[in-house]
Amino acid sequence: MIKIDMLRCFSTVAQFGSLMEASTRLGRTPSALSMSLKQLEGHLGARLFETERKNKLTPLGQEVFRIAQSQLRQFDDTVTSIENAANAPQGLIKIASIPSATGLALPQAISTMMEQHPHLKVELRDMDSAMVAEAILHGEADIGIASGSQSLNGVDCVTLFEDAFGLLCGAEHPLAKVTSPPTLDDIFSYAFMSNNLCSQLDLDAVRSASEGAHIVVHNTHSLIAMTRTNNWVTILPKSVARALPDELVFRPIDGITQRRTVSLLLSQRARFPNLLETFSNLLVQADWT
Amino acid sequence: MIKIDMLRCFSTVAQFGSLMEASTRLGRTPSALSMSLKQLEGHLGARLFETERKNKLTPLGQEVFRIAQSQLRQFDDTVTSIENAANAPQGLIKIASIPSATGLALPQAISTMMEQHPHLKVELRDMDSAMVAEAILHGEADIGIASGSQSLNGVDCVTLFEDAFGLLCGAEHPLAKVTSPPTLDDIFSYAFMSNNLCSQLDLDAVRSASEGAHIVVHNTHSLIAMTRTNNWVTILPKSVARALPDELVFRPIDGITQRRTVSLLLSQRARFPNLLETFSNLLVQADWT
DNA sequence: GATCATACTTCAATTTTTCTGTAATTTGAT
DNA sequence: ATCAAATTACAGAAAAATTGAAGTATGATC
Repeated sequence: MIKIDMLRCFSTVAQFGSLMEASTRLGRTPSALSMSLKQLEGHLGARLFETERKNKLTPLGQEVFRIAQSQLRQFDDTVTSIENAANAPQGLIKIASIPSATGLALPQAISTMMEQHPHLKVELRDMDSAMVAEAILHGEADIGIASGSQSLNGVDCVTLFEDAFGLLCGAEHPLAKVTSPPTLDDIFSYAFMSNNLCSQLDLDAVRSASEGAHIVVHNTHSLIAMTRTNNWVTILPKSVARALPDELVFRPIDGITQRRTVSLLLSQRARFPNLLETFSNLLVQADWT
Repeated sequence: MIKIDMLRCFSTVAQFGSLMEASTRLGRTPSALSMSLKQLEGHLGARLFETERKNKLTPLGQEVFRIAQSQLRQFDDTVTSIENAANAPQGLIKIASIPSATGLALPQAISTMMEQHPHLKVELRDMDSAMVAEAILHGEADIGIASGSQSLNGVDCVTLFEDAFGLLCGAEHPLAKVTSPPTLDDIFSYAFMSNNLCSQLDLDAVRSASEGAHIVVHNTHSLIAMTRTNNWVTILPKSVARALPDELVFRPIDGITQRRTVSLLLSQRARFPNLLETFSNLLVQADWT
């Protein structure tokens, strides 16, 4: 029978490439770990490590390592969630939000909320819009912030704010120096990085440029690092491009009127409906610009 | 320390509302379960059941039940995946696919593949397009079928087929009886059901009708059941509407030229690249219409 | 509201599993 | 080839889970 502890043991040993290192990390003796590993390999009927020194994984070992890592993260999350739920008899709000909103009015709203309700516990998770919707449907979150306006069963949806798309480029990039706002054609004549957010723009020109892009960057920090080199440019919603370092410039784009709407999703089956209502009012009234 | 077994115990007892029933189901004695529950409640510092008879959960209990259920499903999945990986030293292909492709050439291709490679193991999962992409990126799948053409790091993408959108309605519905193909306006003058797939149509008219729709149906079987009443109609890609019962009709829509492209996604870091290539050739050459 | 059958809890003994510490063996690097 | 470090084996110890029997609460029925 495979147990969480076996996976944790394997995972740690795989990570450090040594029983000893892993054993101090886990607070067990090397022999205990060795036996756990032996048991796991026995159960699977295959080796997980190439050599007896545990510093090289077999292909199967790599596969199991990947699976185990993700299971462990997930399990630890579960435990935290359960413990949060238990330690919050006075109120708990589970928030799921897209990363860009986490950088806006959300922290202020949470802080105000916690002042007013000293016993309130808050659980906050970043994810993309589709996962926010899923999380609320599955009861993993009570309230969510996502882009687009979704109509889901048992979920209320209000628009929070709208967001214009624009160009992100380095301050030394040619597009930063043109006086009038650049057009899409101007932009696509330079090396263009695609990202998850610009695919929300329903324009064929953007879609084909995204597909033709040689680089797709999935996370904002990388995007900023890449842009800083002045070699690439990208298109983003404005709220994502806040608090930029000096070497970066965000500019409107000539001919783009489409905006991204960001909405508040409210579960109708939350455990603390009153708190949720207070909180949602705070969010709706907050300054999101 | 919370363990999987504790969650399984709690979950089963919560499900059956009785220690005895759960105990036979799990093959343990009632007292063992009782002690496990006591330990869990002790760890959380709160009650999970309203009374000592285990047939009523506290609000916290309900929350923990939901979390535990999903964790258990996830954990069992993990175990299966690991065991699959270990039991397939000769070859394993992990497929992630949108449900509509599962009903098309995929079964045939898998069957051909397994004839040619008697030791081959296959893992097949249904999910929506976004999750297919995620699964491949995370190494949970080697090959995927998804709508749209995504460009992802370390993933090859080829178009498999294209799919026209059309109207799905009951055979007795007025729209089934008009001679010429109905327009969008015709359709939206009747009660319209929204679904996840029609949101892939980039048309404002469809978007606003979806948002205004009083019903959103997330799964094809329900969609068919609803349509059969002749009270509602919906818009779908053609391949989803195959093998319809007689009482249903699928019709082209006047003025809709946009098609849904369905693509094959291939991980470049699969464990058995040769098998994957053979399989992907099969899929590309298959008859998808 | 008293009674009864059923279901849950507790307790101590037992079994199973897991962990430790030392000694012996293996391994990879020099 | 040799050595130092790391891993395994083994047996005893500790911890945890399980059991069965006895006690106690519950709610259904009259």
